[in-house]
Amino acid sequence: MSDKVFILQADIFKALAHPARVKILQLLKNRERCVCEIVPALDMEQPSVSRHLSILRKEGILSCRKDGLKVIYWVNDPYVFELLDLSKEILKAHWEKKRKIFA
Amino acid sequence: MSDKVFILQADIFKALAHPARVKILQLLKNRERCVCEIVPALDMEQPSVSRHLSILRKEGILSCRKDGLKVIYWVNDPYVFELLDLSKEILKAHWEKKRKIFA
DNA sequence: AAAGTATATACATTTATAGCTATATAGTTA
DNA sequence: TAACTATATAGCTATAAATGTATATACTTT
Repeated sequence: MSDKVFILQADIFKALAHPARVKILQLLKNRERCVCEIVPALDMEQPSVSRHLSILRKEGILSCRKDGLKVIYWVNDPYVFELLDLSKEILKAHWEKKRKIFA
Repeated sequence: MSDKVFILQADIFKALAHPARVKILQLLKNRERCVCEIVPALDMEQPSVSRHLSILRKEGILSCRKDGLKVIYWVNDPYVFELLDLSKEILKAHWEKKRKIFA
């Protein structure tokens, strides 16, 4: 397989490699949301949230549209939620493994 | 959901967020391998490869054992391959989307 | 035990990320 | 059009990640 693919795959993982960005995606799981809803959910300043949104947008994971003064974001591709779910499964598997070691 | 979970999920994605580490996992898809097989496949110095292996090991994604002078690495949890496969699906979906725009 | 081999770690350097404050932009309302 | 609101960008600083060279460690062979 071409090394180019590894770079592109790594780019996707990079986009998800921050707790704030994971949380943003979680917030967008059931419905699109205005930035004004996302900012208060994330314990950081508005410009920082905006940067995280732009990272996810640049990677093609989110899209947005303007609605008056507000900007609405949503997840482009439901596959992303499968990535998030899988990462949780992996955590569970790790915990289970450790539990067995100490049991 | 607790923010702690987002941190742990992000940690997993961080571990995968480098082309060399994606490629290492790809190499370990079908069988365990000696470091001496992994190094020549990755266009970088042996100590750099060793660091990437240790990042994946620290995150619990890889395990290793010594076999004489050699060290054999393998993937702990097949879920990780599903993450890699999904990331490829996401790439395909992006390409397909762009293709349609220009069609 | 000395020399050799495979892998890991330490150190120094460079580059990339992330966060904050300040400011710009785009749209709205008075 | 002036003031206001929501969001994005710029500039700076601090922290983290990645890489290469040099060196240490662990094991093997002679």
